[in-house]
Amino acid sequence: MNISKELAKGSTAMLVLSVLSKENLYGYQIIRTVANLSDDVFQMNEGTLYPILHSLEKNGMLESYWSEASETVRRRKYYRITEKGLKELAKQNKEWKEYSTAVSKVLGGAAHVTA
Amino acid sequence: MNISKELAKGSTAMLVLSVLSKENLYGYQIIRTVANLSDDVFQMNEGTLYPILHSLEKNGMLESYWSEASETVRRRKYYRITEKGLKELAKQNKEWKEYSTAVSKVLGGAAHVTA
DNA sequence: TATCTATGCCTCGAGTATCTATGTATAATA
DNA sequence: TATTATACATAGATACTCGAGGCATAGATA
Repeated sequence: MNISKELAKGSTAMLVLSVLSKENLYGYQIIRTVANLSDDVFQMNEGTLYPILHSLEKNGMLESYWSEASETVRRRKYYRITEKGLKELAKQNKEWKEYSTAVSKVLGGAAHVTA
Repeated sequence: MNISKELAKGSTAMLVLSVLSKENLYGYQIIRTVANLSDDVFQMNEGTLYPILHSLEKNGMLESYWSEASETVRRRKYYRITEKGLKELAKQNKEWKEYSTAVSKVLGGAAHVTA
């Protein structure tokens, strides 16, 4: 991460599940995808991502499979979201909405919406 | 806290600074004010708040003073935000906007705005 | 040729934030 | 009398992320 570090805690797994809900990706690619989508606001460290991926797989949210290496492309470990993972994503998405709405209210109206 | 716990990490100090930027409050009152403003989404524990208040005071963001006890009201420790605290609040406010905007983008558009 | 950068997987110790539990004390309520 | 609300505070446990490091290969650069 980069921005304010502590702010991002707790949302990283949701971001990972979110990008995997659109397509199967491998670890390194997840980092770049999240960075691109967020205009480089989120720059995840590998030391952050890999433990999260392992944890999500262990808990049945993700499944992984290795791609075959070719002459130009080495082996990559792809992740696929499961039904359980999709449900978890929906739940976290809902919590995120509640949370961000609540923060806006405390900050005084639609503070983070304007400007 | 209550909601998703981990999501709230990093934003608590900002919420405290925010309510104190409007009026001076004592600890117990801060908990109730934040709960009210957020429609009970944020239910801070005392064990969370007091260390944050001490830390913010130590870092010059807040100043404190004791109210005199009367027959009906006991002593309360009030907190007042400093100039430095106001600047810090503005900074964190900006970071919050960047962060929440980035999350929305990764989640796929204005996910947390709609519905 | 040697070194650096990018890719791609991984682990571990440290730091930080919050939680739960606990402690102290008083006043009001059931 | 016992519980709840008020009001301050600390301490140990837990959870998430970071920074640093390790391993390996390919391509670019010096």
